Amino acid sequence: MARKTGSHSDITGPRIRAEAQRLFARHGFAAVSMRQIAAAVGVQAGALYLYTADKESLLVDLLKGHMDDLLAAWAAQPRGGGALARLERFVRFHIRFHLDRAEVVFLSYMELRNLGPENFAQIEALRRSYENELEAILKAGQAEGVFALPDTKLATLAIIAMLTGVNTWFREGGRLSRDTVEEIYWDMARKAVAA
Amino acid sequence: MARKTGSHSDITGPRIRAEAQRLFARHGFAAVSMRQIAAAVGVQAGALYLYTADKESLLVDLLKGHMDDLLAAWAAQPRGGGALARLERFVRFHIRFHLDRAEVVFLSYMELRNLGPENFAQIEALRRSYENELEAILKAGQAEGVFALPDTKLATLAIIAMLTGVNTWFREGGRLSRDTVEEIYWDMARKAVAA
DNA sequence: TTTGATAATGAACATTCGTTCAGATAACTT
DNA sequence: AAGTTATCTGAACGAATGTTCATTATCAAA
Repeated sequence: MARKTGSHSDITGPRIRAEAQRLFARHGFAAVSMRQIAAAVGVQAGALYLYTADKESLLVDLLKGHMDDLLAAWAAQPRGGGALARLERFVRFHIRFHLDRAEVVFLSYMELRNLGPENFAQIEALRRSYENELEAILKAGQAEGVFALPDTKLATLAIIAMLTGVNTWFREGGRLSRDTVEEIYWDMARKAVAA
Repeated sequence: MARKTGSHSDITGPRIRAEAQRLFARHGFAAVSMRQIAAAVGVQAGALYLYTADKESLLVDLLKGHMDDLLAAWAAQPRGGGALARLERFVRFHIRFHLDRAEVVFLSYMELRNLGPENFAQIEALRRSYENELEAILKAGQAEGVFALPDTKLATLAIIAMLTGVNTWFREGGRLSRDTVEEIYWDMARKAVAA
């Protein structure tokens, strides 16, 4: 046997990335073998190398793709209004976007250390530019007098950590709906930065 | 060669745990081999099995030991006062304790999935009992009327996520001292739960 | 229908992995 | 000083690792 009936790179490529994401998130990058990914896709290990240079590239593609999606989705959000309205948009957007992508979010926080220095720096820069979006809002609110913060950078990191923390406990169909969670976290975030 | 001069299980045992903690935190549990740990200690791989049943036990010991330390240290803190004073103690304690143990904290958040189900459940129970300490404070404050929270469980998780987030960016000798960080986070936490 | 590009196999590669164990040496006990 | 116990070595085990490659089957174009 060689090429399979109905096989197509437009299909196999995305499936490899999807299965890799799932397995990396579940067991960790180092704990997952190329053969496991191949088996999940329904293919032999050698075939993976038609789609990725090596194992690390597979991870880098997932992480970089995620950060690009995040920044693009945020850029597509409405932009006007005062600092308070913009902060509310950010909080709700962050929770929604991250809950929708629990697997790759998990990866982004856990597997950065498996990257080479150059890849690491690249992802880190993307993350910093996302953080800067929130910090700009906090600075604006500070200037408007609606926020009172001793340190906007720290507040940025504190809020993002708090919001991303939702991913560690939220379960679909649990006690609380996404909307309720959004509401409660927005309430806390608003008060935490309030003047 | 066999037994080394000056060798003692009181020395080698702790050193193995220390090096394992360092390496696991730096590269991830699955990415570190028993031979790497042994080399860091200055011993052959086989010698590790005088001190641990297998690789997973090494991880479990670190994680369980950390949670025990955490709960014991919190239990040793002063206990009286109103909810606000108790919350302040919790916030400052949490930041200090976690900053002092960055490596094992990192491990505790990253490597739970490398545990078997029974070990996982055990660690998870310890963590939940730590969370309950904070939730009790929030409930008391709610009853006193000094806190206003739609959901004390969510607020518990949100605050812990925010506080533990310090570990992801704090660097000794950086722009801010530990005391300043403690101060700023206490300010935000206080406001976030305020009535 | 023939032909060339595409997609996959499956075997092989040198390493490395966690773990075991008989044998050797140092430290402690008497 | 002799005997016992504690500590470690070094080699070995089979299994699994990431990656390469000659070969083959299918698809798309002529």
